[in-house]
Amino acid sequence: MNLKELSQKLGLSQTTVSRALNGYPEVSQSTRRRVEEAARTFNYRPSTRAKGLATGQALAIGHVIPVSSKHEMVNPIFGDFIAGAGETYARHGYEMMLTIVDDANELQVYDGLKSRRAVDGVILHAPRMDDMRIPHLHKLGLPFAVHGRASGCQVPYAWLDVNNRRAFHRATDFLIDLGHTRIALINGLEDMDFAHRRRDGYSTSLLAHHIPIDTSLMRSGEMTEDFGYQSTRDMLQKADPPTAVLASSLISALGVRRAIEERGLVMGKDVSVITHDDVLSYLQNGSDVPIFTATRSSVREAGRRLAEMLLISIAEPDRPLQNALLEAELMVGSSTGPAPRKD
Amino acid sequence: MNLKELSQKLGLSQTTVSRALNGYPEVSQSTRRRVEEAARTFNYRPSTRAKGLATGQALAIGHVIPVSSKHEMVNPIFGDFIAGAGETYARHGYEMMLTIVDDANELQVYDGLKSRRAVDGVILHAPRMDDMRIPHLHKLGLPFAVHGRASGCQVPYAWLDVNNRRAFHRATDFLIDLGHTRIALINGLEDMDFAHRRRDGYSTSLLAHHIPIDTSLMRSGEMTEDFGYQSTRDMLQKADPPTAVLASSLISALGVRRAIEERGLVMGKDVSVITHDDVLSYLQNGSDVPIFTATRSSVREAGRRLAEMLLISIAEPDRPLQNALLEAELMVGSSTGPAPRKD
DNA sequence: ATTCATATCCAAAGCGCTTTGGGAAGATGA
DNA sequence: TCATCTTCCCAAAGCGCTTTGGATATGAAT
Repeated sequence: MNLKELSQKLGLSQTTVSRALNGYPEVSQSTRRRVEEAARTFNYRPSTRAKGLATGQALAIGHVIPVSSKHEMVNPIFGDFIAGAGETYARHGYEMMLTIVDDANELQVYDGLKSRRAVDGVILHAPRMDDMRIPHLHKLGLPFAVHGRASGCQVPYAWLDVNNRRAFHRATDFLIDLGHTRIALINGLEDMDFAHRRRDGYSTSLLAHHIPIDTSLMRSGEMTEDFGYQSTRDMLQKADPPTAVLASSLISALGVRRAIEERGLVMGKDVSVITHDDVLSYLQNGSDVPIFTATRSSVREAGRRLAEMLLISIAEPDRPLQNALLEAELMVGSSTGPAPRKD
Repeated sequence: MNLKELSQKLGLSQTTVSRALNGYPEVSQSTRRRVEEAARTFNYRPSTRAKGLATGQALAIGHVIPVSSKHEMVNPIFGDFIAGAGETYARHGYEMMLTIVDDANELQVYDGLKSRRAVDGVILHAPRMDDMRIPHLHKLGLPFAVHGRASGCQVPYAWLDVNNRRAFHRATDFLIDLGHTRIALINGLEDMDFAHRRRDGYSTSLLAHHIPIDTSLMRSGEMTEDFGYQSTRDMLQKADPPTAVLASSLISALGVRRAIEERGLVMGKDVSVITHDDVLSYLQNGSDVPIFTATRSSVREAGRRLAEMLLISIAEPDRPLQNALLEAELMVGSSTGPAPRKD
């Protein structure tokens, strides 16, 4: 069923039917109702492609998911972020177009999306420091919004980020207040912008409390369970092991816990753990009482809001670029406690 | 840059340029090269929408991701599956269109995709038993392929599935051979088809070895870490606790391990654990030696292959529907060992 | 020299929609 | 009663591509 057939069935012109369905005023109430009714019974929906061609819009937003060529790794927060963004798109009649790409040729993908006019804008995931993608998209003239930020990036851009620095600053403060001085940081990959900010928050807190920074207590890598486990195991074997661990993701925190317990230690007593928690749907931090003390910020909510921001900037291109800094809440669970006595 | 402009620049008709770029024979080698060259320098790529409108194809595949309305849960295997499917699409010049939807109104989404002519076909995720979506899509006439199967479904359909029944049958056999008789099953949600098949494999093995089936050793729910933990903790508190646990996902297996260790028991000695492992990129089962003994089947590979199958059935509609049954490999890790003596 | 394939190219129609620029009633006011 | 607005509708152009149905030239075959 297409517009032509529908309008013939109604004995109206395509113009009128189109206008009736799109809420234009040049149609009487009675015919509008008649058209809407017919559209429903014949299950008519305008072809997205034809509509897009006629209006010059794609009514679609692109998400380009980089898969690290080294590790073949898909970011686990991705599913929940997408779920949030998808809600927003559905509400506004947009489609979501996904591209999976080896991070080596991500830039070409953007060129392709632009030149094929496949999307009205894109969401940028997992920004690195000085991310080249941002100036590239800027130059391309394709509207975009970034989930996170890229330090050192000169051009302006719309973004939404968690206040990673403050979150990790507070978490470190919290551990120091509990008497910990040997605090390990198990971070994400070094070139990710968020990892850099988290480390910054951590170091700043240590320095403010005159605690020397020990680089042997800092690790960074892909945030897998095994990475958390290996890193913690190594550090616990040291002569002067950490009494607290700050982890960048719940998944690696699970590995941290494993290493602690394997050594016969008790988490929250012998070793305290704080993790960042993205509130992923399949990885809840305990059911009622949180297991891990955590800095918490929902990535799904981030998806909802960032998508909203992008749609606004597409609808009103002259509006100044928006950004949002979400504060993570510090939820105290049972994985933290006072630093053990040194005897 | 569009076709019209490009052909003017070349002093050729749109027809010729289009044909040159699409590999039709009615173009001389020399002009074809000239056209290709120009297309490259002017960065011309045909508009997907216009092309789709002209050819009647969408050049896009839909993935409808149901989000359980109760649990707001996004299936964690989804990211890796998509990554696999995306590779295939990229190779064939297709786009991937994602829709996130509350599982209550999933059927309408398919109607919408069809009537808006937004996709050429869809991939069906997470089939339930007697899944209504399959006859619905069949009636709609929208090509589709199912990741998994739906027992009791009458209409024919293309699918790719892991041999869940055999995998869990073998895993149970393996445990029984080690001397275990009290074997728990921590399964996925009851109405998921795969959960049913896994339970079937498990029960069949027990029965074949004349081991009575104890329903108090069987749990099913969303496969979270916490679910694995809670279930195992409960069962270990029983008078006659299990000496082995079969888990449906690596995530819940992590919870199983936590419950075991919390009780001061040793996994692989006091309690054996086997899990199914979807080989998710962010949840590797150990780095060199697998931690968990596992039935293993890559969900990313499944994505690649199922996408391939769908594209074929779209390209050749008359071909009989394909299906593929992947065998999971049983990888022995350190989480299994002989059943402890009863003294 | 004439005929007929063959190799190259082109004009124009059509895909399903939106939107511009009217046009024909009916309502309104003088 | 007549001119003037509104109100409501329509024909046709255009979005950027593919594809049909020729047209023209070239060379081989007669």
